[in-house]
Amino acid sequence: MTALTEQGREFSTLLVEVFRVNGLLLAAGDELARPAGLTSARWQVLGVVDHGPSTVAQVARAMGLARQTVRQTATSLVRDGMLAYQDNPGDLRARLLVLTPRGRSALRQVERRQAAWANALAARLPLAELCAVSGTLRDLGDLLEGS
Amino acid sequence: MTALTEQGREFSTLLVEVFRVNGLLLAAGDELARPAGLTSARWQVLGVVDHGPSTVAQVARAMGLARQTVRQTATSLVRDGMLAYQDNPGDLRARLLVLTPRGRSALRQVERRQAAWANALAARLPLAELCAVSGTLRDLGDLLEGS
DNA sequence: TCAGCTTTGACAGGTACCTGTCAAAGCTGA
DNA sequence: TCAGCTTTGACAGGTACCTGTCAAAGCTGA
Repeated sequence: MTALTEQGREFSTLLVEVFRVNGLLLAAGDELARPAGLTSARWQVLGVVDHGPSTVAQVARAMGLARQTVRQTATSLVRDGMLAYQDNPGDLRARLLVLTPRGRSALRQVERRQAAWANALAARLPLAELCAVSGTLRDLGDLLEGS
Repeated sequence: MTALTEQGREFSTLLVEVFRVNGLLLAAGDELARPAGLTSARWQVLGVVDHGPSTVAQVARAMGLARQTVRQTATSLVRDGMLAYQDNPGDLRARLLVLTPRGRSALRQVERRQAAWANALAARLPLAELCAVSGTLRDLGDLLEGS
């Protein structure tokens, strides 16, 4: 029987907290996005396209998701009039996604709400702790990616 | 225009890291579970039932998931012979889930692999940092739950 | 006792992710 | 030039989560 070391036990505690906080953050994101008719996933896609017209594949790479996942979200955003397709002179296969006025306005609305929410929450945690946690999580992420 | 404060920006960095690490941990969990014919979700359910025969609703409460989500996973585990239903004398509606020998052996196999993996990873991060991160994430989780 | 609330499993249907396969477009090197 | 590899969108189908609705079982208080 392989048992957990003390470090291993503390690590397991950390796992549970990451899962919990992740779930709560996703719920908070959906909450912030809902009044604008968005979800976290839809909001993220609009955010990437806001940096400039992009193909589905480009957005997927920017977000670290599968091409097909973004395609699904983009299709629903086009259906709802928040994104539009535009011919891509550089590649006949891959049309460009562009924000419509409606998409841009929804995105701005969520961004305002998100900034106010982040500022309020962040003010209740010591800055030094925030930095320390980000750093350690980045190290952990790098370890996990390396393995 | 609501802008991000310095704290708000650092907090946003933290969000991104939590999402990244969460994704990597889920992938690692599926990896650990796959040789035993499990996924992260199936493994978690077996783990709860290992504490004693439970109804679907009890498992869902223990895991913090919707009843229907666990029902779906449990159905597939029963189909695969890892869990079995047993009549519940205490409540005619809700049969008890119990581990089959096959389910127990799959669970033990994943637990061994998981312990070795957690020990190895944890050994590469300072114990003090692990504790600090767990603590801050717990505070953040509590803040998010409170709002 | 028993009416009214709660809990439960079952069913239906939705979102956000994934992989695999295909044909067409684009690219690259001999 | 053009054969062969890569990239792309489209399609199909899978997993893990969710909510809403229903009927039956269980519980509780007057």
